[in-house]
Amino acid sequence: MTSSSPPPALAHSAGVAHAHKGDGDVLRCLVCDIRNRSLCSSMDEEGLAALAHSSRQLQLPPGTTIVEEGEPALAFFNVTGGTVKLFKSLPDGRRQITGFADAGQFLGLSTAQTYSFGAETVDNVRLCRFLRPQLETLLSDYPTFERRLLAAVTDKLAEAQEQMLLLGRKTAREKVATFLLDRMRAYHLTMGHTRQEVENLASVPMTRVDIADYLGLTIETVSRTISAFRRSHLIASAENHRIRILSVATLLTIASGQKPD
Amino acid sequence: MTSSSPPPALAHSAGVAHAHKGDGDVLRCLVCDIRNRSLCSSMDEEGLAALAHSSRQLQLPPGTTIVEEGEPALAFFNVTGGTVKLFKSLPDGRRQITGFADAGQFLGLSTAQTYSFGAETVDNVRLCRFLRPQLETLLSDYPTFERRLLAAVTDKLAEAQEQMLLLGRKTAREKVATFLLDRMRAYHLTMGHTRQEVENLASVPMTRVDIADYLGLTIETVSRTISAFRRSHLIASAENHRIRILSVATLLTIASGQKPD
DNA sequence: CGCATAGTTGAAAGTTTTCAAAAGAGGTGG
DNA sequence: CCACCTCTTTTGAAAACTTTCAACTATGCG
Repeated sequence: MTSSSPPPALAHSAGVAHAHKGDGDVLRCLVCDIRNRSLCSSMDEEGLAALAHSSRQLQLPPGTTIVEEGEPALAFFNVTGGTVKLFKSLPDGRRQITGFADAGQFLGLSTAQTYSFGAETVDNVRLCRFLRPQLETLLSDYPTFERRLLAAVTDKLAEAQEQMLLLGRKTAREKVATFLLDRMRAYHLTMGHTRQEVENLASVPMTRVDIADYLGLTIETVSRTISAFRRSHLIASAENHRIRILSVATLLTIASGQKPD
Repeated sequence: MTSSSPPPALAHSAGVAHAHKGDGDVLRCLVCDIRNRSLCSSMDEEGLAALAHSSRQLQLPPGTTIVEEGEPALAFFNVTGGTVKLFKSLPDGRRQITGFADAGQFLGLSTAQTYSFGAETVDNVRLCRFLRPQLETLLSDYPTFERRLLAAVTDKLAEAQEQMLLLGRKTAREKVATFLLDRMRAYHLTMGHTRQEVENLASVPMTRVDIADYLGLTIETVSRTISAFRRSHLIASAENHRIRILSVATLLTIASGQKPD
């Protein structure tokens, strides 16, 4: 709820306009440039064709609601481009962002009838949508795919535990340092190659509100902490919502709970 | 690290003494009283025999280390009795308990070579241990078991997200109220039948230190908050590390972020 | 060019933590 | 069976980190 445009309902409105029919191009998955970094890497050529048939590709603008808390859990998504935020809210509006899903990450898994979380695009997002029954079929037909999903969810759980440590036990300073390093890693991953120019850059497409809601802080504290890092020459601003990390080592020390200035 | 006895290394010492050979009694799983509430519910009779063959049953005293952060991830566990705490630590000793695994819950899943978390018994714990290769075999041989595990991990992830909301956005008061209600639900689940006498009782076998490390608070704040609830007659002490919840409705209101006293 | 939104900075307020000490609980041994 | 010791829990007061409230600056889009 931070973008200027009012969040459209779901893929039914904004997304479908750009949607490619699931059975339109069987090659879609075969030529997908991030498939090696996603669940789809578990598939052979036949499996990739099945994936293409089972899914629709959507292209969504910033601030679009993908999944609404409490709504029927009808679909599963694989992010192929951009960044999605996942969150949970309290009745009075307090919100916790539980994670950012960058390209190659999945979202929307649920054993309950309804989603227990919301999801919204941060920037321009491309994703593949699988309806529940189609996902179930894929899991049954392709054991390697199911095994890969199990591994992916297991990794997400480990990530969540790491975030719990951050939320429950780290100081504001430590939280922000951790966040910046995580964003640097995420950027390196989505860029694939760790090119010279990309090195030590962190992609931060989300607003201060989102960062605050992710770290369990207020926007003011986030802003102050980032300013302090900048003053200490630990980081510097870069073009296009990016931050250059000038001292990875120091930030690592801070993030892990040791004091250095 | 709350028990009086120094924590023994692992099953190798304390546990094995009480261990039952995996292939000792094929009936073990068949007669397990909590199997309907665990992963094992996905198994037919043949599968249950395979489970019994693949696992060892351990009986561990309070304060025993089950899994050590950073050690090779060699085994997977299913808790059949008692309560286990899972946690992550910072170098300076700060600790976050990421969850309590009661009877029927699993722990020890990892895609990495080493565990990214620690696990320790809270009280007397019974659990079934599966070595990695044996678990893999089970997953491959019994698709329903794998599907059930996927669902269980998915549920754990949803739980983790709920806990992130608590850690990042709830007040001390709201955190403790949520915790007490969760413990009441856990008690009802492990007791199976929601008998009259059991109603509104919460089982709290863990120390204040553990509660504090779970809620991202200090022991003093936890103690003060519980005392305040007691003074307000929202709760009352009961025998055997139990707490009687006198006003579930009020506690629910508080836990969900509304103000009531 | 100007309004609107996002981000920054300052000062006061507040919730939680830290420091300290007393009270309670559990276990051991005389 | 009670005394005693240790560990846990409770309670109080001061300190601290983060939040809240407020105002100002920067950035972006029509």
